Amino acid sequence: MRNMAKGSFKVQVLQAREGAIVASVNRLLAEKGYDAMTVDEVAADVGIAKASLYKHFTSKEELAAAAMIRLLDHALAFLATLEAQPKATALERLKAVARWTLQVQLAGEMPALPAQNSTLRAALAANKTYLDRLMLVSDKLGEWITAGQKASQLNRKLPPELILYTLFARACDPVLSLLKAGGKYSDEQIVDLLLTTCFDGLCGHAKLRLA
Amino acid sequence: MRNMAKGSFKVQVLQAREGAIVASVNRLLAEKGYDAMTVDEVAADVGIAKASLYKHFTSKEELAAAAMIRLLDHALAFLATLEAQPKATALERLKAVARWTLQVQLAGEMPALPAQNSTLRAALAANKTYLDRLMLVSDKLGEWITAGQKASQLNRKLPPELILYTLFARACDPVLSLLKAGGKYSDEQIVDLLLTTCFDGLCGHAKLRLA
DNA sequence: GTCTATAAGAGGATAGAC
DNA sequence: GTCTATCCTCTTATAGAC
Repeated sequence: MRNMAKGSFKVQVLQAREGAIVASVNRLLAEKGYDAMTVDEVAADVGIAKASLYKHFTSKEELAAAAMIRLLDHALAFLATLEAQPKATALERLKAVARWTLQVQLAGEMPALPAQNSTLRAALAANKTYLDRLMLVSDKLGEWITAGQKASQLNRKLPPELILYTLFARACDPVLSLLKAGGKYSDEQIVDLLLTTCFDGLCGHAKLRLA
Repeated sequence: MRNMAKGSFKVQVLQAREGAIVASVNRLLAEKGYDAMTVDEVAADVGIAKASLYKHFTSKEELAAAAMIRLLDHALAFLATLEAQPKATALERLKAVARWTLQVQLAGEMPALPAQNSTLRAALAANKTYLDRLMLVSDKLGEWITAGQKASQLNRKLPPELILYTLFARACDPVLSLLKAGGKYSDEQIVDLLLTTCFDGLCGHAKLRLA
């Protein structure tokens, strides 16, 4: 019956080190993207040898998967806080999720994975922990989406998957970085502008925060 | 006065070969993305030796830039056909542009460049031909955007750059490939759905083509 | 300008001592 | 499990003959 409960001190040290590794990976993925991130950089950033990294994670793909799991866990924690507010409507919750996603991106903490890398996609598709977290997030958002459509807060003619994908896509919206690079708007304004275009469209007569 | 007019037969052959190269690059960029595309593949696809490629284009970055210029030229040609229709409103033209962009993507002909590759960005920023074409497209779209806002066809509260960027972003919309992978909708339905979410938002009460 | 052959280097992954 | 040192593959780019 070894390592009962939370495990020995030694185990906790190891888990803390893994947490530091994943945090570094997350930051580097947000900064440079998956392809430009090298395992050497990760090791240097954490302050350990590359060979030691490979004792914790067996490949670069697994490092990326760990970062994604970390992100999804943070998302799940945020979804839980939203669900704890019984007065909020489905639409308000979905907008809050989109806002959170954009803020993570603005903070430089959104890991960027290439959509076309097939080996990476295969590794993620084979990672049960990742798939599990992804399904938890998708299911919760799916509930709110159908609720929002029933209440006519969301366009009832749109397939729910489309709405789900559109919300997920806010995590890699290139418009955010372009507006940010322009330097004309504050972070809060950028978030409001993108939320407006997402939920009300380019034609919509939404009032933003001004009017 | 050598090479007058369109040049000799020899020059035309060379230009045709360069066209074939750029077409291959465009297809490979659309299929695998910039990082996964190798110069060896391009050479094999065109059917010439890699060293010959480097006689036409001095680097992989220049290959990508040539593909982008080709794309922008196609876009400019399409914009010209739109401008030849005097009855069309600004909004109709912008929707037609967005539709064209999505159709290029669906046809597997949209080159995919990583937003974060700094050396590639530098090469593009130093390419005057590319910048010239990009500015021509941006200026024309900018005209229509401001016209659409004056006519209240577009939300007047949105900064014009935001609208421009949002239209550009349709060229790499991940929602399209997700819907396509789902297999539940025809290409035309996918285009209509994405146009609706883009211009009318997730909340909008647009009728799509059904109602 | 086209080819074959190769340089030059980056980067993922591992061997083996401790 | 951590380290140093190394392997090995892939990829960009070029040399030099024709």
